[in-house]
Amino acid sequence: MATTLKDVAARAGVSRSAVSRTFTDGASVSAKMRHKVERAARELGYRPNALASSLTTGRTKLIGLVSNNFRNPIFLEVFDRFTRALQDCGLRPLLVNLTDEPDPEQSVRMLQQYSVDGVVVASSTLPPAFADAFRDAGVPVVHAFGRSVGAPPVHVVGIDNVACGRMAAQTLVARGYTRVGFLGGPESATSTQDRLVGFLAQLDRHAGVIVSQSFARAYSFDAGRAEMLRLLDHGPAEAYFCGDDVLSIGALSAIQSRGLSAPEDVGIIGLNDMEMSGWQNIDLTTIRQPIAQIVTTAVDVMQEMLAGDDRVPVARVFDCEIVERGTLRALPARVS
Amino acid sequence: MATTLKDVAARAGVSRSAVSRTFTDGASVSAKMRHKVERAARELGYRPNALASSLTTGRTKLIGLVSNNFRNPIFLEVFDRFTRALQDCGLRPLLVNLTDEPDPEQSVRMLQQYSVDGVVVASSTLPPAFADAFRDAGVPVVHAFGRSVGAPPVHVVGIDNVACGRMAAQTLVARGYTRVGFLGGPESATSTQDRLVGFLAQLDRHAGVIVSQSFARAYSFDAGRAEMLRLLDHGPAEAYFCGDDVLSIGALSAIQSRGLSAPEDVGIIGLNDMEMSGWQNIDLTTIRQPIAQIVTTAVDVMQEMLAGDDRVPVARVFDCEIVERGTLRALPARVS
DNA sequence: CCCGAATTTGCAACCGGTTGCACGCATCGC
DNA sequence: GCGATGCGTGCAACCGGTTGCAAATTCGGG
Repeated sequence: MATTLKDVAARAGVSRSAVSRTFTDGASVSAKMRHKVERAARELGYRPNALASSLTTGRTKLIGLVSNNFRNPIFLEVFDRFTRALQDCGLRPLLVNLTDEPDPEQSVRMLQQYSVDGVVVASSTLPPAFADAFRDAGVPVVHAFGRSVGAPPVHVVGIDNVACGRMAAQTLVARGYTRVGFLGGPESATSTQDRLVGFLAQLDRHAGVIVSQSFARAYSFDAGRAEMLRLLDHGPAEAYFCGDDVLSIGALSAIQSRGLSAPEDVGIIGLNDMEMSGWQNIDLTTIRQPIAQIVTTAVDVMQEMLAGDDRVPVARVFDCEIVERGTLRALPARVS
Repeated sequence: MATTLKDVAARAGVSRSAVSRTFTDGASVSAKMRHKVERAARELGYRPNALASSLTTGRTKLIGLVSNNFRNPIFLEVFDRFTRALQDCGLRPLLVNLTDEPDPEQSVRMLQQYSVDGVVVASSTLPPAFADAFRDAGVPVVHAFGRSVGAPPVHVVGIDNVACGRMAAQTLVARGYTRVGFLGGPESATSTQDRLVGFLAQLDRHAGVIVSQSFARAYSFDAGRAEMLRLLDHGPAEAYFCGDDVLSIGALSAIQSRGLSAPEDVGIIGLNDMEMSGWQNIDLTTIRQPIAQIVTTAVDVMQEMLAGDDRVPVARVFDCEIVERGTLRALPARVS
């Protein structure tokens, strides 16, 4: 059995409160007392039980890290960054995998049982109902990669997907494509919807451009490949804006296996700029999403909320940028 | 503030113990009492506080999921499977990112503070000292992807890396390669060491084969690419057994960027068979590691340990198999 | 050296549950 | 009708800490 506060108190010949106080900063303890206690604690290898103290303090420093995206390689980076950022400020991520979990209540219940101090939702495909359910349960929530509308129901940190859609459209138009397509992720994802809106809105300004749209059933290689194979059989567009990089890579695979190539036969632009998009054998032109900034900001926001700062939820939006690689034709030379 | 046991007891007009008992199975409660309590609990939206009960029961159902591998895409699948398997048996993964954490004591302390019921170490590169430290602290440990020796210090679930090395060697020899190389992961990783041992041992039986070895500084695309670029400048072998798939893909990228190709100029065989190794634009010949089996077995072992079954640690070893794709030359036609 | 203020310390109650024990009550056999 | 049996329930102590309060100690100033 682990040594407890009582053991240390007995050994040091002081009261339990004295021991408790030496381990909670901000409490008044004399130097002599502190030394006695620390020595006893050291000798016994005492570690305060964080869970027991949470009972009275009401803080566990446990943060639910909730996602349904365990297929998209970009999320390994997301988890890496989140776990480290949380650890760096003394918080502990309780990982919750919501794949195949349709019921928000279920997870709210679970996280409440463990009295998490807050919840970080990391997903662009999880229905907003989940984040809302956590908020309704009175738990501080930050939704990373969520929909950034004017007055969001919970704090959101992410990108402006509508703007990304516009950026993609603009990029394609600038390269002279006149028959373009939107190959989105799941139609139910807010990210998909917003990107499509932006994409169409921007193209609306260019009369001559013909646009089509379709959706993959998931953000995955297989889904992207399957959808692109289908498109290739039915008179494909000249270039596609794909929902994300992994979808794009699936699409590229489909293109290659039909004996075609990008950008010669079909152009592709993705979104995310995951590490492997830069790999030589992929070399995907894409829109870079500033993952690192989003994660650190999300953790900052969470810390502020934990500090009791409960202002009205706000969307923090970061800019994306085009990463030019080899799957779109070059910009036409500028005629001065 | 959340509703507590006391609130429910008051509402139902019964004692606190009665409420507690209706929520712990195996306790004797009359049907009438149970109904009264359940109704009150429902009306108040009561959820027992798992952390408070852990104080007396000594079980938190929290499992430390410890890894230092947040760069290798295969680990996203590992985390996906682990989180789901743990969730399915009522356990909660507390994710610990050990990247850049050299001190086992540090993490032991942290996990002890949260009184985790057990620890799953998921890594083939983490020094065994970590798993040992958890065991020494009296915490049940399972090391997934660890070194499978005869009498391991902790329960291990994984593959026989020596056998994999032999399998790789055999595969290369059978295809007629006579100058082969080992392009390992970090030399300090037990997996690297064991694979090399098996690789060399098997090649020892084939007199004519010349073998070289080198190591990448990490299991990463960049490290694989850098190391292969170096090798290509110094008279490369005909084929390489790479430490893992992501390293292999880096190596393939290096080969391509030198204007060469696999398997024509250099053969590559990897290890893991991660999803993207099967993607058309990669098409890597590799050795498949049965991730799903390893994970479910690791969780089973953990459950047994939690049930109090503390037999002597044993290594559970699963077989690997060759996945033939396009980065090794074909087997010579069999002359009958 | 004495008094009041400031600082330390211990007591005891509490956080939200669990559980050993004893008591009350209904049931059973005779 | 009686005692033996057993189930269901509440009391109270406990898990490992924290914290308000008051007593005890230290300190400074006159």
